[in-house]
Amino acid sequence: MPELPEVETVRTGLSQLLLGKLIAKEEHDWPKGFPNTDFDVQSFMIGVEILGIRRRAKVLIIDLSSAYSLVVHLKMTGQLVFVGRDYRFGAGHPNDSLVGSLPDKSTRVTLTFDDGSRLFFNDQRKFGWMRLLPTAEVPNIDFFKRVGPEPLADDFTATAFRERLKVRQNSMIKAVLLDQSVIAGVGNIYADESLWAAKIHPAERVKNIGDRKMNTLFNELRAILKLSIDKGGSSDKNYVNAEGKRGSYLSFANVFRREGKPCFRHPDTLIEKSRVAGRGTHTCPKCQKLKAA
DNA sequence: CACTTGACCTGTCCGC
DNA sequence: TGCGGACAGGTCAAGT
Repeated sequence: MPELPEVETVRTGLSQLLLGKLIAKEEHDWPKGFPNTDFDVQSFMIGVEILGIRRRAKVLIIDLSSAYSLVVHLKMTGQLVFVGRDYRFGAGHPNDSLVGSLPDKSTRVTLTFDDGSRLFFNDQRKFGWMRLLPTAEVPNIDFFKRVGPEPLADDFTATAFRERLKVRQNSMIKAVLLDQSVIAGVGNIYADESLWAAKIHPAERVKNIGDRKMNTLFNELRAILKLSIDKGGSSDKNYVNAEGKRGSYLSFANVFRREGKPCFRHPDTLIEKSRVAGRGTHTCPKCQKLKAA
């Protein structure tokens, strides 16, 4: 699911909706997931204020006034959906969205705030996680210790991008883009989209890609991530923003989920779907050619 | 070391 | 209509 643009969209939404609210009640139905601690979770969550929402890679960090943070990974099907105090139980979600009546059978955690508004953490496939951690320890979780730089950071340059990818000379470029320890936040959608934009075959080995093409890939990846954030991300199946609304990036996508449709560069050539690095992969066979071995 | 596979889960879609 | 299998935006561990 959610890749960098989707998680960033949720972060923006939650920042506008949750700041300053006090948590009045916490409910969960997730024996093997949350809470992750054996101490009294309530004392670090109830009556505390939401201070801020951060994002690192595809992970959201909700900072609380108790000096603890709720750390959330949505994985494939996670959602964080906010509803106001006048939301009626069972009324159905008011927006044109993928969310029905809340809570639903995928709801794992519900936070109720002092003004009666609520935040639902839903996750159909239960791959996602939510953890309550001391804010100071958040950077020390395994995922953050390993994760690579943010591709949209101001100080992340094309040179730095090339240097990081070059460490994996013999790997397929798509596998490297998807590796969170190389670059943070890229998933299947934006890997396919950026490789099409740079005219690189996803199975191309990194060592076969010259500096110029690498620079193009860097620029295209950043432009695509920014465009998607601007469009509120991609809603394929489950993704919705903090208000339960879909994102519209997929209507701008060039290859993702466009198998069998004409390539926008070559109207006589159809987008193909294959499997690269274990993932469904979309390419134009005419503009993304593999170099002969 | 690099890559593949399986696991974690549930739901949907497609072919028979 | 039912059933089996493949597949789905992400990581992680184990196997080759």
